[in-house]
Amino acid sequence: MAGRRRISASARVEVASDRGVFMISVAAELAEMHPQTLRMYEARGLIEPKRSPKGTRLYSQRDVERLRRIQEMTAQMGMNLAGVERVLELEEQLEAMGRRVAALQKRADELTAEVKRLEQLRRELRAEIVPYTRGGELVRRADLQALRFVPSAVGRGGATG
Amino acid sequence: MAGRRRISASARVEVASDRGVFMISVAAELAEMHPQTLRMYEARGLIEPKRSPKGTRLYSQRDVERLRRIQEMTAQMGMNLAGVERVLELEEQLEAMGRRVAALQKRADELTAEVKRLEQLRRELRAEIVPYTRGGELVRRADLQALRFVPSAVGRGGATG
DNA sequence: TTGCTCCTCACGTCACGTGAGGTGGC
DNA sequence: TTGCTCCTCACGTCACGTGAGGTGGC
Repeated sequence: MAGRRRISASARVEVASDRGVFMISVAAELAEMHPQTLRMYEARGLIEPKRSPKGTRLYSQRDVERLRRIQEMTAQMGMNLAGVERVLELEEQLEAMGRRVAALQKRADELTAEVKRLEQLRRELRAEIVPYTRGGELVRRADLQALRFVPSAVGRGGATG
Repeated sequence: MAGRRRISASARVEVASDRGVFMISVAAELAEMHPQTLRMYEARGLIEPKRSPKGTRLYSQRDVERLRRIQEMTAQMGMNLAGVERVLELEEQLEAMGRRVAALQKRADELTAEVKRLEQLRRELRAEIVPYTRGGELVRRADLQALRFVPSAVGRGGATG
């Protein structure tokens, strides 16, 4: 949305989504429900609005969204409240699982990249020691020590480091 | 279970879990439901038993299990059929997600092991080339080729491969 | 005073389960 | 014939939504 801070006809107030701000008549209208229905849902534990010091129910943005979801399940899908309760539970579990899948996927991707990097490093190292293996035999550490390699000998054969 | 093939009082018949074997009266008894209720569930699309050539419903093991799950949701949890339908859907999704999490977890474990293996290999390779770097300078590929290494020279210095 | 809030009680509606009633084939 | 199957129709119950009725504070 544009102009969140602009003073104009469309200026908006920023409110934390879990702060109780709507009294029951407003929340009911926003959720397209009867106020009495909201009281009933609360009695059944489906929703828990905050209360003002005087005891008036105060519904948050999040509460209203939940109410709309419940409204959808009851009015359009024809579910009863026992079902709504269970479905909300399962949907939460699904969301949590989704987050876990995303995290695992990310970790797998990172590990795959690391494997590729290490394999590339290894190829490069192997390229370095190719001349020794090409002669037909591997030269072991003990043999190399036994050689007592003299730097001046290199110069005789060709280029020097 | 013991003695699956033994001929005894507890001998059992092996049946594919999705093969229709129970007529409605038996399925209803197994699921603790009224036969008419089973017909109703079928009309609503909650369950689809096979049919015999004569048109008699034949419920599978899996069908009966599903019926028991439905029975649990309606009788004990008080859900209506719209809710049951949705919950069964969500539970299937959750199971699929669970399998996916398990697969990803396995892959991540395998990749972790591979990374460890490659890192170990690298450490070993590095140990191999220590004698050369110890001398104070690295020997480059071009220099090694220039050496024109003679195998017999190794024997003179010490152990031979 | 008006219009909101709070609450409890009660009624109408609708979904669901089950029984009745009538048919047909081992 | 008995007991199952198939089907449709109808009724009882119960959950849910909503309205009524009475209270209290801006």
